[in-house]
Order: sequence, then C-alpha cells, then structure tokens
Amino acid sequence: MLGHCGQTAKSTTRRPTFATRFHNPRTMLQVSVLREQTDRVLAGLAKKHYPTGPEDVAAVLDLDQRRRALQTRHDDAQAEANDLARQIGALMKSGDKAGAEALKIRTTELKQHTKATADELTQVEIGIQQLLYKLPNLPHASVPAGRTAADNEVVREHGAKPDLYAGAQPHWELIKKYDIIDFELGIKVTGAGFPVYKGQGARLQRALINFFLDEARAAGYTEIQPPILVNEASGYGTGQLPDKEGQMYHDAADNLYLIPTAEVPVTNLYRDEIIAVEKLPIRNAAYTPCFRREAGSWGADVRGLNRLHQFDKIEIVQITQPEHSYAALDQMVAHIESLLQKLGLPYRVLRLCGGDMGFTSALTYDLEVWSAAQGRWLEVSSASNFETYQANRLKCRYRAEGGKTQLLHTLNGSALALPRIVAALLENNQTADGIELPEVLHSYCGFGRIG
RNA sequence: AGAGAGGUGGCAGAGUGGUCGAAUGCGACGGUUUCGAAAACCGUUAUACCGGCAACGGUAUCGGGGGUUCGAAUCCCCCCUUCUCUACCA
Repeated sequence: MLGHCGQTAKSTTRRPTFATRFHNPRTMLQVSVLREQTDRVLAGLAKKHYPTGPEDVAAVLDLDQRRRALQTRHDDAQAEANDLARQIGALMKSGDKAGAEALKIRTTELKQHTKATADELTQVEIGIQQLLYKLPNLPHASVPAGRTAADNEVVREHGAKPDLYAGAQPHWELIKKYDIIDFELGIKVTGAGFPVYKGQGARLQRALINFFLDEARAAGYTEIQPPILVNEASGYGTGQLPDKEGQMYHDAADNLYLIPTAEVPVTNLYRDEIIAVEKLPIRNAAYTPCFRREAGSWGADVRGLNRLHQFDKIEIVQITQPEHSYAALDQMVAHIESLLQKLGLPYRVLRLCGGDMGFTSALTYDLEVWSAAQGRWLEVSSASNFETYQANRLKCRYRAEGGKTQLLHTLNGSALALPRIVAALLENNQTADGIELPEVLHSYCGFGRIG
C-alpha cells in the first residue's frame, strides 16, 4: 500500500539541495527565448562554440512541453482536492460524519495521484534547469566570430609605448630592488600568491584604491562596501556556482565563499528585487580584496604580480533597463579608459570573440595595458554586458509600462584591478634614479617617486 | 556562545486547524465632489506558474525546507534570521 509513504520520509538533517530550495527553475537563458527565438539561440550558441546546442535546445523544449502539461494536470487535481476538502469541512460542521468519510476516500486517492504528478513535475523542472545551466549566454551581434584570443578584435589603441633605459628590469625585480612587495614573506605567512606590500608599496596600494574610488564617485557611481564572504545562493545568483566552484575559496564550516570579485556581493544586493524605475540605472562601485584559487594555472606568464590568489580590485556595476544597457557599457569602458589615461599607461581595447568571451556574457571588452619590461599586454579590466542572463537567475526586475515586471540588464567591469596596474606603473616609469609615479597619484601617495 | 521571545501583504498589525491570499489601520493609485486643494466617500492596490486571443479562471506562496491532516498562516521537525538578557569582543 502507498498509505505508509510518510514513514519513508528521509532524514531532514541534510541541507536541502539547491533544486529543492528553489523549486521554480531559476534559469539563465529564458525558456521563452528558446521557444520563441530558436534560430537565434542556435546561431548564438554556435558562435560561442557550444558543441551540443541543437540537442540541448530540443531537449529543453521537449521537457518544457511536458512540464506545462504536468502543471495543468497537477493544478486541476489540486483544484478538485481543495474543493473536496471544503465539502468535507461543511459536512463535518453539519454533523454528517458518514458523508465526510465517503468523500475522504476520493480525496485520499486523489492525493496519491497529485503526489506522483508533483514528483514528476519536480524531476522535469530539475532536468530543464540542469540543461539551462549548461547553456552559455548568447553573444551580441557585434561579437566577432572566432575561437581564441588571437581572434579578438582590437577596437582601439591609445598612448605610446615607452622606450626604457638600458638597465630596465621587469617588475618582479623592481619590487625587490625597492623592497616594496615581498613574496617570500607572503609564502611564510600564507602561501604562494599572497604578496606582502611594504612601505611605499603598501601606500601605493592605498593610493590607487582611493584614486579609483574617487574617480568612480565623480562618474556617478555610489560607493558600496560589501561583505567579502558570500553564501551559496549568491554564488548561484551571479553564476560562479555551480560551474566555477573550484575557483573560489570555500569555508566549509559555515558554507561561505570568499569572493573572487566584488561583482558577486554587489550584484546580489539586487537579487529577488523589483526595482522602482526612478532608481534606475543602478550604478555602484566597490573596493574589495579578491580571492582566486587559480587552480591549474602555472607558467611564465604568471610571474610576479601577473597572477595572484589575493589581490585588490575596484569593481563598477550597473543595472539598467534593457534599452539602455549598451550605452551603459560604452560609458563604463569610457570611464575605465579615462583612468588609464590619467595614469599615463598605454592601453588597447579589445572586443572579445565568441570563443574567448565568458560563459555568462553577451559582449565583453577587455582593456590591456602595455607592460614595457615584459614586452606584452596585460589584461587589467574586463567590462561586460550580461543582458538578462544574470538577472534571470537573480530575479532582478523592474515594472515596465503597463505594470508588467521585466528582467533588467546587469553589467560590470573592473575599474581597476591593482596588481597589473602596479606592474605596468613600475616597469613603464622606471629610471636610473627610481620610479617616477604619474602626477595624479602624488597627492594620494604622499610621494612622487619610489626609490 | 547560553537562555527566552519573535519573523504575516509597501508599512503597521489581527489571526492558534476549514468558508483565510489573509481583518483593520496607514500609505499609494484611480474616481466622485471642488474654481482648485484639503476633508469626506467609492473603488483598486503582491509574486510566480498553468489554461485562454482576451475578459477571466486555476494552482502555489504568511522567513526557508520537510512532515502530520480530507484540509495548515495556525500543529510537529530542521535551518535561516531579528530582538531581550547573560557571556565575550573591536
């Protein structure tokens, strides 16, 4: 008999899984988009070099059809059960015990059916969700075709590469020479990739942070100081979970993650919110330390400050109405460029190709500065428009004309990440007598030259 | 960290097994009235999903999850969180 099913209930000491906590599918691409613009979706997935687009989209559409049929069936059964329950209540009240018992037979039977339908519905929803989690965002029309970094489009280049004097050195030598950043001490205290900034090195960090924050505020961004540990729901909200789990440091005791970027806590501020139109666009800037395990990253390119487990970054985040998001992206890039110009660093702006851009992005510009002693470009910022991809997970909406809620667009960019900026500042501005810092930093640092 | 009390709609705040998606008040919006405004009066005022061209109908949601029951805001279990007292600390 099925009547004993209550006793087989599993122990409830286990944390509920993501799927049970968020019963409704929190999708990334919207099913409605897959359904209504199938061709566009398939073309977009192909441009991103997603291998199994046609199969996965067909599978989602198939499951979605089943989901809707099940939902209808389930709702109808529930409606009948609710109606019977009301009748039983009325019969009980009027003293007709026998009549009530008669109806209970039907309602008990109905319950078994609805339970089966509900379980199936949950399975189908989980299936849809798992497939959607696999699908990357669709690229914007302007994204160049291509597979690797070599296919990225150079949008523009600014500033002249400096000619270094004969004794010029890469930054990992300069930091030792002037004793401003100490990797050995970091290794002793923590491990590789956790540098210790000392004296003028520490003051330069603080100067850059203040400079970037002040510039962001002047450009209309509200400063936020968020937590640097986040919970699991936030990790899912911005898409670090489930796919990039291994890249974040995790505190198992409390199930919290150290943030890899301020994007995570700041964007999640707006999770499950319906934002009033008057408050749009949201413009936030936040300084935080960032933590990345960088599992599996080695090689010559990661020497010195090029790649760290802990570093400082100022992040800018915007949330806009869909029709304004690309103007906002241009504005963000312009702001980042203005920072690089004020610091006097030669840079270039890249539009990433379909194969090189991030999973969640619709359009990404990378900004790279010229590292004179290393003789190569270093990525110091990445600015992206996620359109509704993140907002769909976040349930971040506004009320459009006519009272309907509609997903917003989310964007973010680094403005800026410190280590590679420091590397370029040290290398590009070195002289025989020391390192001449750009004018704009003098008052922030309290000095104009290192050495 | 220990003890106790709470978490209900935009806000305040009722509701301790049925007719409760939820009284009442405030706020907001629309209307009547007015030369205009205030006041008064009338009405509207959550989100998501399913069906429907639509009108509309159905389902779910009272911090989150699970359970008991024909039926749960209400009873039971777990988790989160707020307040008070104690302990501790910056």
